[in-house]
Amino acid sequence: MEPTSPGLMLDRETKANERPGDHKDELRLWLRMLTCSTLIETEIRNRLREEFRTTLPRFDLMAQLDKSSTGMTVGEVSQRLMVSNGNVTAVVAGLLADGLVDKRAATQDRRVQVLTLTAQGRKSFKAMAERHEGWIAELFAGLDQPEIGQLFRLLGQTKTSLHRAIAARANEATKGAA
Amino acid sequence: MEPTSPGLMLDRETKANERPGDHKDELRLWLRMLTCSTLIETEIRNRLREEFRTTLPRFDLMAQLDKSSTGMTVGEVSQRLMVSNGNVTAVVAGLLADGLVDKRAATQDRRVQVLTLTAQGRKSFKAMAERHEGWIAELFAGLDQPEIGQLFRLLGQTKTSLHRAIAARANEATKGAA
DNA sequence: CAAAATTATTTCAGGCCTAAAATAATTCTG
DNA sequence: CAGAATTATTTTAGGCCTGAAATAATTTTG
Repeated sequence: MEPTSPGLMLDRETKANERPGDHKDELRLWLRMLTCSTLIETEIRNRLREEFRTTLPRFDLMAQLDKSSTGMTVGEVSQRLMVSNGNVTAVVAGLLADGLVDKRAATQDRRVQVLTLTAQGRKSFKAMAERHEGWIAELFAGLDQPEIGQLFRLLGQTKTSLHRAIAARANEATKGAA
Repeated sequence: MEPTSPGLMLDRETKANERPGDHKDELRLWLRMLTCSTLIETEIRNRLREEFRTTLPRFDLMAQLDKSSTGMTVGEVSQRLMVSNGNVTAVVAGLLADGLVDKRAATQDRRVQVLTLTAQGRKSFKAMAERHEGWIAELFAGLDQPEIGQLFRLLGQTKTSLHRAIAARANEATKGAA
């Protein structure tokens, strides 16, 4: 394809420059990642429904509350789960109705609603979490420990890259609006 | 950190056997993967909305149709996108209303609905796809080419592992029902 | 060939999720 | 301290998504 006259040093660079506007590899990577996530998520949803008659959003919300002994506000939960406040309000409504979660206004700042698991909620979550961890292990059983570590590390870099790109874009938008 | 008394050979195995029922690494891996997927998906949703006044499900559906010159059935699309038939029906309804997609019963088998992009749909998709590819490249800009390749390969193994585990489970269920 | 089984799609009820507007409480500021 | 700005949450309107039931067309089978 190319004369290859000077040497090998630029191999990677020339390859990248062959098709300047081409980013098919990134696209294929993203589609594959999405496929993996979707497969896992769908399977976990199915198992939660079949074995525990519950849903993933409810499980995720309870998982957040389980990690905090003192309770969490609606805003904290929505940030952690990367969903809107309104969504947390709605999912919590269901958990309240089932007696799994407790909600009360903070005494000092009555705007804030503090959410905690009830005793029943903690017990229920414990049972689900144990099974859940097993399911995830089953799903990743085809990877050995070094591969898991490597994948974890690469996804860490990906996460950094994403935050960077998203922040850059947000900056652009702010600048434009000013 | 470790006594390292007998030798190095069993290092990995002893480590794995230390806590037999522990699968925290897999769990952490899954949560990190989910974070990455969610970040990308949310960002793409936002950009599609801001720049093209459209949604990700609509974009994804059009992407499938764009790949096929002869059109696709509702069932084929739902399989590819890993969503329910009913969902395809609903999203297609919106695209039909906007004149981006055409739907007609197949002549030989009138149960089957064949979906194709209209000329307007193809044109609209082309513009979005170009931008979309650029966005994905931006988001993954923090990874170099070898890292992208490695991540792609590891996710390939993950995908195989997932299919295997999901099929095994489905088998179990069938056996139980028989 | 007609009834039964299968296949493709749509409809339905209900939960998730969002952005934007509304509400409510607190803090800032003149 | 009162009005203004800020902060936390809820409400609302609307789209996505699912599983299960219903509908419609085709194929199988007795």
